[in-house]
Amino acid sequence: MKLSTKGRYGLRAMIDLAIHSKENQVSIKSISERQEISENYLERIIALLKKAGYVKSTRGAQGGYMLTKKPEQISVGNILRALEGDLNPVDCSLINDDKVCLESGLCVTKFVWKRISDSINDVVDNISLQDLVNEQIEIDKSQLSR
Amino acid sequence: MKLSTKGRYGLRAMIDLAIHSKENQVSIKSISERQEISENYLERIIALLKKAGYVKSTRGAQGGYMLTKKPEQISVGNILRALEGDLNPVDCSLINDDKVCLESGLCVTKFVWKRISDSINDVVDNISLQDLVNEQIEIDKSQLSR
DNA sequence: ATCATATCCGAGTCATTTAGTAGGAATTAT
DNA sequence: ATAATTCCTACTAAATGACTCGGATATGAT
Repeated sequence: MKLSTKGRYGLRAMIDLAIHSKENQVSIKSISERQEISENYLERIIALLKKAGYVKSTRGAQGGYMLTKKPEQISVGNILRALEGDLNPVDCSLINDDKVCLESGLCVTKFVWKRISDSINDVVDNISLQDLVNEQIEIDKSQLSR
Repeated sequence: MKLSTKGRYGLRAMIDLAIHSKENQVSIKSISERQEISENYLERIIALLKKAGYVKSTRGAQGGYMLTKKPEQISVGNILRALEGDLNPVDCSLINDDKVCLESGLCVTKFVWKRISDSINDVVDNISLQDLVNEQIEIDKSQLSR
């Protein structure tokens, strides 16, 4: 019941992009340095985010990545689902369906999985990238004043 | 971000025990047959539940397993945590701590992980084994009347 | 006592997934 | 041209997940 590094690194990369790609393209290399994630691996992760439409790229020198939308318009749920797949605790095709599973014994547990799933999605869909950027700014402030 | 078979099978086994171990000991074999889970594997899973104190056993002929408490007193959270470990989406020692992570970049995401974690635990701690038994009874009824 | 029925328990296996690496092709600003 | 950059395919090592096996131990019934 854990997120993989894709989800964890990817969210950090997106926060990084939200902070640094306001005007300029941001290269993998610079994200990699700030976030201490290997360039190669980060590249793969950002490719997924690009494919999902949250990031756009420019190739060649001075190229790099930018967000396609404002950080307010991208939720943590968007990011995590792009990287991790659905956030359901089980693979059950009927989880969002009122049908009763064939095996009635399996069926009861479905209610549990659905409630877990709903609660996770509710949390991540109600945190925007901007919320995290704001948190980050607060943290940076409090670190400075010490 | 998935539960393993331990959690899924284990929850079904516990529901089975809640229904069938009211008077008699219930053998691995009989749970295995009803739930279609291999005896060997089920044995390992129930060992975990026993270790966690939710199940007790009697060895030898006519032996088997029983719940140690009433189904009302065992939550789905108790069961899942016994089988899966904590239900946090990341391994972060500071997740339940107000400390700031050393790497400030990592820290912001911690708020996300904590909120996910809290919401999952809130859901599973508020569903008791008895709730699921009741659901099961309802399902069985509606299946009968078709 | 013996035997069938159970749990207990350590070890081993096989497949899948995770978490990357490596290396080169394609693109573009300077 | 060249340096910087994304893009893309293939590969690998380690960890995890999902089991199986076989034998030891315990116990009620005959």
